[in-house]
Amino acid sequence: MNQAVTKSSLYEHVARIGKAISSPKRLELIELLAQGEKTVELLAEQAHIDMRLASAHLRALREARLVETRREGKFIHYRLSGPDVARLWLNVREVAEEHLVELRVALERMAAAPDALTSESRESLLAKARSGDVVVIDVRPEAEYAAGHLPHARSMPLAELEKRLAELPAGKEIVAYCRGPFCLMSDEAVRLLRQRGFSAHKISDGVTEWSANGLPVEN
Amino acid sequence: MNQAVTKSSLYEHVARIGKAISSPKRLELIELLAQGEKTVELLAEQAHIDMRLASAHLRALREARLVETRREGKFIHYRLSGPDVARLWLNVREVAEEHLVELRVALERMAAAPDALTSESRESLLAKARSGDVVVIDVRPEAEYAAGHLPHARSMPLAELEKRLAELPAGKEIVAYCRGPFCLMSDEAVRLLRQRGFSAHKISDGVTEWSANGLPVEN
DNA sequence: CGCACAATCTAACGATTATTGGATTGTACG
DNA sequence: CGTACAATCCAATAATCGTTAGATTGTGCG
Repeated sequence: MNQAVTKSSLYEHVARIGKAISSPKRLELIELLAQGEKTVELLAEQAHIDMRLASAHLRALREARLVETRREGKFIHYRLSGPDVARLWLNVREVAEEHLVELRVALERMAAAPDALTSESRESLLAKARSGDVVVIDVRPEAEYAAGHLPHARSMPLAELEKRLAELPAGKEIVAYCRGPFCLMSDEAVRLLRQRGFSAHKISDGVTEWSANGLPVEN
Repeated sequence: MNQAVTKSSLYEHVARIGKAISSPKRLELIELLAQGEKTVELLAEQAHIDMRLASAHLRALREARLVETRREGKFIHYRLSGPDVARLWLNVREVAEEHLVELRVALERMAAAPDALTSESRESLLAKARSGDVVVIDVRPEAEYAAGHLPHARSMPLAELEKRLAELPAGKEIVAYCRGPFCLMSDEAVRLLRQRGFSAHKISDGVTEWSANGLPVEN
């Protein structure tokens, strides 16, 4: 019996990770943290939840060792405890997309169909971005761009996009990206750009997806 | 607000997968199913739980679309709904091993230190197995061997090992494997073999780990 | 048909979890 | 020192989950 008890304790430890990612809010927090270190306040705002609730969920994530903290004056900055945590989030999301029809349906209803990104098309996008053939814009908040972004991308936060349209070349194809397939900021950006006569489309990749597919990230 | 509601539904769907893997028993069932299709009865026995409890957990897994069923007479055979499910289990376990010290400690106390398997040592083990330089034995139940096993491995279930010692060459190095790092059957086998004068050691890889590292599997 | 048996379903409980509101801690700053 | 504010802590509630036991379904077989 002693062996059975300790053996099951192995699974119990792994289940701690499972429990941590069993809540939609915590998954959203993980995705936000995959964009870079953030304070509790900012996380609460971006996830549209109360700061105390955010704190409680972050506590759960910290107890599962998925996140770490750093104090800076009055603020406590949270970050993922490693790149493997972001890849786990990706992995769970991919399994969900593969097996849960409801998720695929919900995604189709909410977001415009993005450019499918195979590894070759990622490479070719990278080449076109390098040569200036297309303009890649990162529509996330500037802090997230600073924490890491696609090569040759320029920061153009959704909130400022309308005011800064003049900075974009009129003739060229514009490619927008944000936090990933669940993030609607790139959709919003493309909608606005097309309205103003630009030729624009989005890709579903965020920095995490891009990097998990072996492509380089700048910062 | 409508958008916020539907957006959070995306995370809710992913969280269904998280919930499914948030229970130690369900993780154990997934690992067992990663060895091949099994009936509820067999799963209950191998996980040391009541059949009704196993059925309840399998229901949860089925509702998360992680497993599928097939009826054959009185028996219902469960199987993982794809190889990505086994890789998810691996991924979660790896994250847990990386970040939870308690898990590493528990593992060290229960299991003998296995041969560390880098990709090169996997390749070299494969070569030595092919040339007959070592004898690789699969100590899992025979049905699991039949569902898929390491190349050039021979089936030698732990339960029969003692009776069948004569089949093993006395001089050669014997390498034992079972279901993976959480499985203690290979430890047991190595202990017995050494007691009887064989030169034996184990590897931590099971078929899932082997295959996830890009190496071929036979059946 | 009726028995045997794999598997599921239903009901119930105790334990855990998500969420909320209020109180508290810790740091910066005047 | 005392105020401001980020963040956590501390109950308390409702909801969900794990587990057990008993009843039921579905299939094969004599």
